[in-house]
Amino acid sequence: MVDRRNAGFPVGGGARTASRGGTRTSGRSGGRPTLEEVAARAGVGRGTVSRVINGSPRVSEATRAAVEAAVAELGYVPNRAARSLAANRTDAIALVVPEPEARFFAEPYFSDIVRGVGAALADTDMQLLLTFAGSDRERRRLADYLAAGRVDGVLLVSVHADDPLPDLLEQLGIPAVISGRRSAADPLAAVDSDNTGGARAAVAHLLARGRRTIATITGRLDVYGAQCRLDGYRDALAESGAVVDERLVAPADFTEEGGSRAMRALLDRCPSLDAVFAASDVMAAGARQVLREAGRRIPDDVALVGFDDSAVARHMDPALTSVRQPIEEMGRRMAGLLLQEIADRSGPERPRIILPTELVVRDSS
Amino acid sequence: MVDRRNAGFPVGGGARTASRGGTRTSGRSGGRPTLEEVAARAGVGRGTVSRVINGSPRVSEATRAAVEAAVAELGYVPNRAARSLAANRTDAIALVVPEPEARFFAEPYFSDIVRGVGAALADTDMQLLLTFAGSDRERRRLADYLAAGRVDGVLLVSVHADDPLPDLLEQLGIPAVISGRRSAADPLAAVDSDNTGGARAAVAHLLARGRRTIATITGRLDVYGAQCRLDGYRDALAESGAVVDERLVAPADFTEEGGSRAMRALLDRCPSLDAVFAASDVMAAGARQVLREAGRRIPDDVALVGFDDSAVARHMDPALTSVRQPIEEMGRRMAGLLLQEIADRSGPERPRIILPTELVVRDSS
DNA sequence: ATCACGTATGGGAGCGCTCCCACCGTACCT
DNA sequence: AGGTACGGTGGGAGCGCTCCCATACGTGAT
Repeated sequence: MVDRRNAGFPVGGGARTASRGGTRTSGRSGGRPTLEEVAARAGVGRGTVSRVINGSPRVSEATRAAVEAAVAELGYVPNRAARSLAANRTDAIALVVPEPEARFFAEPYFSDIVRGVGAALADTDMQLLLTFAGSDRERRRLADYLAAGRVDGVLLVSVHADDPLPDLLEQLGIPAVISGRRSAADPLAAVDSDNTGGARAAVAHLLARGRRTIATITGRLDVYGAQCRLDGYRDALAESGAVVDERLVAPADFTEEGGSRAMRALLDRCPSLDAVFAASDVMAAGARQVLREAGRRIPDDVALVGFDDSAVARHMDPALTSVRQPIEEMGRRMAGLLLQEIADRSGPERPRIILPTELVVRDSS
Repeated sequence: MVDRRNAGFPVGGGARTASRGGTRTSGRSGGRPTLEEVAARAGVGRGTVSRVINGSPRVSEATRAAVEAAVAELGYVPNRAARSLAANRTDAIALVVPEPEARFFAEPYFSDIVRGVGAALADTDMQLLLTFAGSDRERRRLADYLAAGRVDGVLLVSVHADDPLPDLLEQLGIPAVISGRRSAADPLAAVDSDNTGGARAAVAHLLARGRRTIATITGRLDVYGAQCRLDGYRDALAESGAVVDERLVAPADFTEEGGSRAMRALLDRCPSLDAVFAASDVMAAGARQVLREAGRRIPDDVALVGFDDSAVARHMDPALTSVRQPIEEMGRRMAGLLLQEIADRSGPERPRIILPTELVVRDSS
């Protein structure tokens, strides 16, 4: 339903901008060409041009060619505002980041998502709006914004368990796709990576390397993904026949500082641990620092595995073994799902996509 | 077509629910309220409501109050598309980043700019579109995009000397504000930091510390800012009555590697130097490396000062004295200038704002 | 030839706003 | 009193599209 692209039109040459300060009453022919002008040029009606532009099949080949020629000659580009107004849609979707701006820029996760989404939208006429909803004030604005119908759909990432946004979206009937669900039962379409499987693979790897006392540093457990990673850790241990010692589980919050704190607690409670699975690379970095200070060598004394396979992992010394999530792909899939849902807002069918993760083994384990 | 990443900053209004899937032929009252409905409710004409919404002064207090009440009761929010169409504007501006996406997310410079711009736009109805123009393909798209009049104005950052974008903008007559001009003679409104003053302060500081043989490593001199920093270096020396020994000036290119090379040349030509002012932190990092290898202690043997006050500076060992630029403030001012220029595209007046820099003294000097 | 049907096409009727012009009343002049 | 101004107001005329209903023109069946 989104439209097709036309070839670029020369900028330096003919393109004159809409009369800087000219009166609206001033004659035609000044500004950008309109549908009507294309129609006249092609010798057809307005409706037909519209059909061609929007890729309707009910146009004869000859007519289509004539229109396309006229479009190219005139350098016609549809007027977004007019289209939105007439069609009652905005051709824009929002990527909602329920975090303060600072974190958005700090975490590579978001930039990968943006890249993926951007790729999926690249040859679409859809605009991507980035909205931060870190503070209460921002969230209130966002709610108004959504209610005002300023976007055709919403992409939601990194949602906390107590976040009412998904419900609001559902209630407003705005198409939405979520990544990082609050639970397995979220009402929205979702794209996730296989957190459980990734964590299981990481821990299995540690076991295979002969580690016996494997601790874990978890993310905020009100984040579904963090919970899954913890489940994966438990699963792997259970599968190996080991009993999980709860003292080996240290909750943290996905920050480096939190990782350090958790590591200190772990070292305190179980000085004999010989491996740590951190639920994020950033937390692993915090843990590494503490291990260093405690004189533990990595990986000789303690093996360390992270999650995310971010730049942090590659640049750590020693390079960090980590679970890679196909984040860019997730962004792409989210956008695809959303586009589809916008085009056809039919049933209450809520697709769930789970993308596989991959363990990237490096020097730290 | 062009990728438009956008940071949207929604504006508040009363929240009202959207009607999903109502036929356009279906009766009124279903969807969001329109201007007309507000007018009816307030017992005034459409024009008057429009005037109130847009803050026109030619409305009586009583009428304004009545309209505002109606707006609140109905939860009216103007329809963006309709407004754009009628007013022939888009209420969107683009922040053009002539870099690949990756660099955008990597450099704190950009996030600070975005934060500043966002702040300035926060209680405006203006949307911020982020566009990357790293590749040739992207730039061509951008040109089409701009020519198609999809934004009311453009914010341009980090422009290279041979970049034709400013000229294109000027030619298209699109309001634009640039930061990091190509030269003092750029056609556009500009916001810059006081590169000259910052450099002068850095060198004066070195002089005050008793350093006598102060060298400098410059950035690419085809970048206006780099030239300014060199001027500042010269000024400070001249003010102190010293004669600038041209052998103490080593040109580089803003890279770490370039900084190293320049430092080597400097050491070679003037082994007796006791201080170095590098025109960027990154180059200072390169210089530091070479000084280390040459057995010079910092700051005991050679004092080192950088420029940018980036993370590099804070994390260097020893922590680098550097010149801080008020980047967020620059973003804010850029947005302000652009808004102003869009509102009143009158004269060819091109304001230039130069923001003060600040020397942050740390251990390296 | 006549009818029925399907396909391609033209163009009217808006979408919800801004602009602008005509108009009203009142205040202030002569 | 009549004239002139001007602040305040209502509403027509679009902005450039999409929708959808007519219409025109096939085609094959009757």
